Amino acid sequence: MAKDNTTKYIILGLLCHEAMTGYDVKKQMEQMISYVWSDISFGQIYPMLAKLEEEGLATKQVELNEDSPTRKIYTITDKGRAAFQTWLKKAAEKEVFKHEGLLKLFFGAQMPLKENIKRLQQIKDQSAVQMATIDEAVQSLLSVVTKHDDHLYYLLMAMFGQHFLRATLEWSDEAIELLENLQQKNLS
Amino acid sequence: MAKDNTTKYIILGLLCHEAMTGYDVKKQMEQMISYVWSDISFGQIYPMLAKLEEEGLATKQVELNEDSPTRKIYTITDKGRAAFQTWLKKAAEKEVFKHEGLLKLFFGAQMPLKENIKRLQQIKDQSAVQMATIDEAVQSLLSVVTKHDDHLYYLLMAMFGQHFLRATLEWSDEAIELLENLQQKNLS
DNA sequence: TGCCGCATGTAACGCGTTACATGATTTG
DNA sequence: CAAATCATGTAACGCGTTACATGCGGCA
Repeated sequence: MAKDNTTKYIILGLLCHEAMTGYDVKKQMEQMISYVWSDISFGQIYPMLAKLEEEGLATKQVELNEDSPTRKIYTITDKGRAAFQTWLKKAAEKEVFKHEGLLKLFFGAQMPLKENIKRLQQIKDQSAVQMATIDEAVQSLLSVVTKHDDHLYYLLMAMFGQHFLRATLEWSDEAIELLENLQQKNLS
Repeated sequence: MAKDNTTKYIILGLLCHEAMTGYDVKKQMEQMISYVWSDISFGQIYPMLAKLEEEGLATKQVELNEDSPTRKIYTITDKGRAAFQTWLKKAAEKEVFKHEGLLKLFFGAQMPLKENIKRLQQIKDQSAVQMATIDEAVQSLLSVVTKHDDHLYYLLMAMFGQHFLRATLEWSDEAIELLENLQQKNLS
């Protein structure tokens, strides 16, 4: 297995579409990829861009501006595209899921029932907020996709986000009900 | 926020329930916690147990066996319980989701449609297999929970897994349909 | 005036995996 | 006979975050 270095391929993948700065990479990730791959930080992005240049997978153009900050725009090379393609064709392996809220709930036997219900409510509320945002994104993407489908896969990711959040909402409802029934029993 | 060291608290949380070895910790995690927190490796567990002892959060008993391997059983101390409680009460923050299969699909515009459908099919099949396992777990837990509810929160985690897998299955169906329609259009 | 967005980066640290090393017993 | 399970650990490495450091322009 060894080094996959997913960060590297995410950046290359974004650069395939258009040349951009490290700052842009971050924004694009947050907007489109965060549904299926948690954000990466600047502390990863900037060193990786430098490394890509070093390895000949991307080239850098420095744009000096008087008013706005200097932008360093990275463009993917043929070698970079080839490396990305190689990665893309390989079978996927890595899958990580870590949810601290749910984890704490797992240890719920050591907390008052009331606290667990509160925690579930928080998870539910948070998911509802995220859902609203994602619904908007999906709506606007749907109208765009019918015209030209370059955003199709972006739409697919947002749809995954929707399904995931819906699942979380439904589960938290069930869980809250279950715990509330238990609370009734304990009181009686 | 600095050091949360979730691994530490997962181990302490398990030790709260009963004394166990590093090997046991791993098994318990795989069985019950992996739905909401990806597995941690022995390379994390053993050094952490040593650290817990050093910090006075757990004590170690060495069990020498003639036939079976030596077991080092760790028992949580009062100090350990206190540390765990402090962590448990705090609000949750960390949330990580990384799915390489979905990520590669995001870059699907750079792959033949057929390959993307195949990848989706793989995700779907894999989820179906996992679903079967989880369904069994939920069934057996349901029968146990009605008698005594120490496994209630374990059941809740498994139920979360069910919801998540169901969402993935539904999404992949939709996505496959969407891509297959596109394929028809391209051919005509 | 203070915060947000744009824009770049580094250094220290902590988190986590993988590979290595060992060896008995049980199950297919 | 081979593989899995039980059982322990270490060392090297890579992944990733956080805090720090800098600075302008626009908006409330």
